[in-house]
Amino acid sequence: MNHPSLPPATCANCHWRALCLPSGLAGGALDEFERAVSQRRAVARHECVETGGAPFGQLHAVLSGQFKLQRAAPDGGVQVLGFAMPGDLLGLDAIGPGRYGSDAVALSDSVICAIPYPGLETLMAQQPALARRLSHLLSASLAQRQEQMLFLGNARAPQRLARLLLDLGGRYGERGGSATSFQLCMSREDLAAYLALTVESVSRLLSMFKQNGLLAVSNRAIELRDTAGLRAVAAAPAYSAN
Amino acid sequence: MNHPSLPPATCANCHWRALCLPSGLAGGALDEFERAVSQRRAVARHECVETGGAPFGQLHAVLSGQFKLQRAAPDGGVQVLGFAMPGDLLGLDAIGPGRYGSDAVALSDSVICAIPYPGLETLMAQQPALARRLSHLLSASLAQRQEQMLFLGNARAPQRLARLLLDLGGRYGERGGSATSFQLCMSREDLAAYLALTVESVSRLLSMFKQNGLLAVSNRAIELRDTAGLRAVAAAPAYSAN
DNA sequence: CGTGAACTTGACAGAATTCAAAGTCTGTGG
DNA sequence: CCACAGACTTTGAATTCTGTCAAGTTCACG
Repeated sequence: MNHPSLPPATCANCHWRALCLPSGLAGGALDEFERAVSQRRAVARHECVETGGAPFGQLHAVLSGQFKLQRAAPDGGVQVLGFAMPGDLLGLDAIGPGRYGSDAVALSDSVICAIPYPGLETLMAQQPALARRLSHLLSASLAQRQEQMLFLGNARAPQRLARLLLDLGGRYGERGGSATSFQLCMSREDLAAYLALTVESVSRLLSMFKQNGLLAVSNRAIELRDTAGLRAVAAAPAYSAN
Repeated sequence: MNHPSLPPATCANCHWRALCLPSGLAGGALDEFERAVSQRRAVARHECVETGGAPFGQLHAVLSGQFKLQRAAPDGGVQVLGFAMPGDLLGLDAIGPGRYGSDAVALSDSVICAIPYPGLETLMAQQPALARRLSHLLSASLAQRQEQMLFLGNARAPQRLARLLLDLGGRYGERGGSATSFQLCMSREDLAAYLALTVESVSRLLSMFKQNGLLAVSNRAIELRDTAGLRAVAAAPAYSAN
């Protein structure tokens, strides 16, 4: 539960600049962005960076670590909307409503960059390029959420899990890790809540995948052994390999 | 299949101004918006206003009529992402990717307002209020899509259908119609594709609702007789009234 | 170590799809 | 105006999938 020490990074030398808001900003504008709106902060595991229902004040960029976005379901359970990794922006869905739509909970000790929104709005009024950038990010998130919605609505359980594993692997790969061998930060319960399945189903499916030689799994360590096979499962209309 | 005649409306006297992009714009700015970016157009039933995969060029505001947003599923079927009614904006998810994410097909003869995006961007650079408005609309759409995703992922079939009917009714009500008695513009197949169910399930559920006195249905005419009961079904963790 | 949480596995029940068939509506052409 | 063909809708029976309940196992932390 220790707070990791803050890195001395600035936007100019941030690994994730290309993914973040000030992408494409010139040197002077970048400095101004950083002075006006960017504040680094360490976050301990299990700590909540944004709270669903709380008034919206700032966006958050993930610099390191991992987060889950969740909220209480009407029936008492918990729904997980997604997982955020370094380079991802949190809170985009709060700008319009004025309140955060979900809790952002750290799955590991992390570092984030807080971006107060009033300052960002002021800056965007002076720098249309920044406003364009935000519009593109918002729109891209919207498109991505639609993908997610369609997939979770239509796919069967094995397809969902296979896709999530491939997605996570791909994101680790993009960030300099291994796309086929990684450590899950989240519990089976979190996986199940994201996939709209039960914990038992997730466990069963992992065992089935393992038995079929698609992957190796030991606790939270995952190794994707047959990504082609997993892609086939993810794309299949049904799954019937026992 | 006739093209309806164009109404002589302008943004200034448009019924849906409050929902649309130029909401809150002052008189002069509103004129400028209208001159620069707004173009009215009639659309016949079954006509496609936006095509998934085609390069993004303009947003579309629905003035009258109704649309479905759909796209081809990998397995050959069709997925319906949502239904658009007067006052709704189409194409918001295309700004970031640069391509439309789905087909927008008219379910009835309709009138739309095309808003070329390059002109809008130019105007937004001069009028930060317009840029803020777009950001809020985008963010609100994102939040709404998340709601939809969670609901479709977690709810059972009867809940989904009940919710859709209440939602459609509510939207008709907001637009001056009856919230409890209306004509569906879409086929059972469209309903099923939206709810991620089969046509048979939709049909069965409608029959069940009818038998339970929750609604009356004759072809595409719907009358919600017991909205409280429907809300109960929509909220219930399970449904067991045979 | 030991205790509690997390995870796995099995048997059963309920839900939704699939397959199959009958019935109804729409609009197109005679 | 009516008849007909094709699309749309409803209903039934059997199958498959996933959740529920229950028990046992492993893991992590004190």
